[in-house]
Amino acid sequence: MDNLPSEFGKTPECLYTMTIDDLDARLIGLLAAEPRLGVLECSRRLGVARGTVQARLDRLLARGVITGFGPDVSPVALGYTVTAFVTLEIRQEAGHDPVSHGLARIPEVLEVHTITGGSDLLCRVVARTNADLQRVIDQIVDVRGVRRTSSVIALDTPVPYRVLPLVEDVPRHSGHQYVRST
Amino acid sequence: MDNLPSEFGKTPECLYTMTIDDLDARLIGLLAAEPRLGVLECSRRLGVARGTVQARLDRLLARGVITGFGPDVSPVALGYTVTAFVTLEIRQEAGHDPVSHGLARIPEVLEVHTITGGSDLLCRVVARTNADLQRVIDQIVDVRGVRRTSSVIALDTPVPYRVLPLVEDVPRHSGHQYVRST
DNA sequence: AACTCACTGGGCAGATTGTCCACTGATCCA
DNA sequence: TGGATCAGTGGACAATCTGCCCAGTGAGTT
Repeated sequence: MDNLPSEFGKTPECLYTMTIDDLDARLIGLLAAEPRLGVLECSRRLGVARGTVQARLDRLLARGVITGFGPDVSPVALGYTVTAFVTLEIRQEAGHDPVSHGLARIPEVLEVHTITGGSDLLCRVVARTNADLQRVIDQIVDVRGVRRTSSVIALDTPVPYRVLPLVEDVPRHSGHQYVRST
Repeated sequence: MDNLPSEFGKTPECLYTMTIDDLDARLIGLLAAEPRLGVLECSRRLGVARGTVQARLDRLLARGVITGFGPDVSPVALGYTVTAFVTLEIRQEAGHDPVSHGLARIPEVLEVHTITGGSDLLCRVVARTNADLQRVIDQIVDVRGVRRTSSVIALDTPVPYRVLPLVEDVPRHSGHQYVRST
């Protein structure tokens, strides 16, 4: 509906290699919906030749658009029902790296970002209970270089992590449409 | 090495169904490392019978420990190189739900949580450029019920999202060890 | 002692994979 | 305009894997 965002195309990365076909998007969507689907079955559902699907998949993997088909593990199902976002302030002298490494050694730390703004690091952590969260946070504070932390607990997740809408959006913006030739 | 955390076992959920075997953990790890691996190959690598792997997988899927094998898509590879965390304050009268629904309609919003603390919602968004991020944030602000937003940009991601350390940690804590019988 | 559960090792038909091939259109360029 | 290149088609092949069945064994429970 809306015209292309004016910034579109200003970054070289998104012009050349980083673009996706409508067929690519449909393929990804299909695989997302029914993950352990074979190449042959995909080709049938998409109405294209098997070789095409195979080639597309190879290309998507080679370009890094699809990074893998890892099993998606639910921390909740493992008993880690509490999710929190912890922002850290660190002692700048030490630098980010040693702190990140320290955090990486804590299994409950699922993700770490360096960020702009008042804090230095943002990490997502899980725990079995609120009390258990305290234990995890204590471990975080114990990491050398961490000065102080501040946590917010995620009460609910109305929109769980997803990429599909994005995938389906790209071909639209790029004007790429796959047309079956025969 | 360390004794069980004192809180462990206080939550009923983590006692009964929510536990994982050492074999389960190795299976998940194996699949994570080489995702499109067949059941047969897994059984070979793990040194167990094919039926066992098949049964374990079915069980992990049925219990929701493994939620799927979706293709992992990299937003960066699609040109969305900017990641930001946006916290929202909403007009409480409206409630969270309508806002979440509004946010869900924006493809660049990858994830939404309701949170404790000064703000009401936390969401992860991506954009093609910093300027493009402004466009996305504008869309967020336009969602009915959103009062104000505050964003931090993720400069780097020293620890990308991962669950494996957690998976490998569970059997240790539960004292479950898989021992091959024959 | 009987039972249940999980795992083993084997066998089977049918489907899928990886990998070839020749052929067709579309696009690009000298 | 002719030639080259690229992506896709449709078909073929042997090798492999899948889903499903079975009987037997060991461990833990009741």
